[in-house]
Amino acid sequence: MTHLVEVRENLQISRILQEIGEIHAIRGELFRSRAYLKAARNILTLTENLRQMHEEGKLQTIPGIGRGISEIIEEFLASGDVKYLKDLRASLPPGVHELTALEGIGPKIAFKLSQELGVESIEQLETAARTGKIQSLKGFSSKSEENVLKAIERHRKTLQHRLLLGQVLWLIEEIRDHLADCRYILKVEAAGSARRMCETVGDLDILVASAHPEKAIKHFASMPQITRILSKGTTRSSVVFGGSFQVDIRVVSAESFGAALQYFTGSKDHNIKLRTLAVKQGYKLSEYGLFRRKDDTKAAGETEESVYHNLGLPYICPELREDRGEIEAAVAGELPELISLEDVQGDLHVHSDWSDGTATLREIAEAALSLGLAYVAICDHTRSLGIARGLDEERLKKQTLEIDKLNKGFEEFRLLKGVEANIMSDGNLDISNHALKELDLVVASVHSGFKGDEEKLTNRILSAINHENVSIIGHPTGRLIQRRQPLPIDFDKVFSTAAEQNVLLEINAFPNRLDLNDVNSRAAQERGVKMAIGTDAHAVNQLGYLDLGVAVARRGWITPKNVVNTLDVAQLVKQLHQ
DNA sequence: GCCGTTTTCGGCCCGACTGTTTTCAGTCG
Repeated sequence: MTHLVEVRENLQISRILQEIGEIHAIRGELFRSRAYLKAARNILTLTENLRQMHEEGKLQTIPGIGRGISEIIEEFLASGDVKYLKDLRASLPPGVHELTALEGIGPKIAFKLSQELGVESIEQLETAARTGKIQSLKGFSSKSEENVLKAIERHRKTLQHRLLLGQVLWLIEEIRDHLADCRYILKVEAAGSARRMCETVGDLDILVASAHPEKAIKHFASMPQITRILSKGTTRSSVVFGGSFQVDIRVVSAESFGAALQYFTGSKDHNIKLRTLAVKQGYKLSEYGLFRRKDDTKAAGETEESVYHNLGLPYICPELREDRGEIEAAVAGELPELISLEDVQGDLHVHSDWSDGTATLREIAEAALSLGLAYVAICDHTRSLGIARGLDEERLKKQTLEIDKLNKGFEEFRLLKGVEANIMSDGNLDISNHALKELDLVVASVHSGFKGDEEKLTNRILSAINHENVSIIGHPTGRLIQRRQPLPIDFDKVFSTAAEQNVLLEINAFPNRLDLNDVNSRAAQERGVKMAIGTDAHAVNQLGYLDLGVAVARRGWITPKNVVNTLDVAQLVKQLHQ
């Protein structure tokens, strides 16, 4: 059994539990449904594989997995099939499950459409709506028909239109700039998955404090980038930017801003757990505030801090709010001290115009200085990446001389001499050891040959880790968000070898990489692996991606001491040559 | 179906919006 198959098994099992949960929701078994959906989500964030955990008898140590669900997992692992799911599927009329994927269509309506119109798929529903069959049903109108068609249209679009976090952060800045001009708006914060710094964002929630909600909404809706207004009420509005990306704005009073921000930031699972905790303490928590149940008086709400503190908790930062143990850690006073952008002294992966970057070495240094960085590692591609004008030994030597010369002109800044060497399919690097020995650091990355099996790909990474001159493994899984799946590598072996060899794993901060991701970097830290953040910038304005790398690290519970970018240049060079 | 410093049984977050509801059910986040 290869690791690749096992990783796929985790995904398959998660999907099975997801489907069981969705069917239970349709059947009205809401609590049971939630239990399955939660187990499905938790499995998605595992770095261990379920088959191995099953063999070690550890399935029920996963939160949300008890006797019933572990039996389903075991059945799947043994037979590749789950009879319970088959029976559940058969218990629903065909198409009902599919229809509930549409916005505004839940179980009740899906059943009705299925029973009375015989609709068995989204396509058939579209036909029924277009031919006026839906409005003939009792309780439906032409308005319902329009809404169904809109929901179908949006369903087809949203399958592809999640934006990368980096793109969303720029959009938030544009919106902030625009809202800053409105004197009725007191505060603006992006909430939702964008505030939690999730790697992609499906729609953006903007929260505004104002005593004049209608004026605030009117001002927002006047943004020229808005291509469609979906709804515009007195305290909220939904609009579309650039033809496909939905932004919701909500206006609340300044007194409730903190509670509303807490609520709209989520995640859903975090909020449910927090509200349950509130109930146990005799409170009721909603987007309006924290209220004492006995007399309905308000205990907190103006700030998020006040909400957490009144529940006896330290402030939990948005990046941690995924119900991955943060509330339990907060209760125990064991929240990690997270790395922040201020801790980061330099960027450990930047390309110049010596390969496929656009900026000169001097331009990079000047841009980094203006960002307050103390060092930047120049890591251009090596020769096998012909398309990127990769360096050979001779040009690399020339580049290092140039860097030495430039460094003499800086007092509190240094360009580090590095390279991003290519890990070839046999695990060797495409540049000689004697050239690498002269450098401050060597990033080694896979750029081709993604198709191999797990054993071969893992061995490729392992031989790079074991290479005498390699300091950092660049974008370790090679994934491109929404474009290319991660390499099927055996993290267990990669983590233990990296820790043993003192080789760093990169948190690549380029917006469509974010690799290692949050879950993997957390697992790496637990295994004693240290990490390096690199923007992989190919232009000076991309040095700003450092904040995305920090965001991944924070979501991964990473502390400053496990990221070498927090070291000053002298400590860093020493660490790299250990 | 899961889970436990109220509980191994009996809970499981909370409120807004939408439509055609004339006092509320369904859906959503």
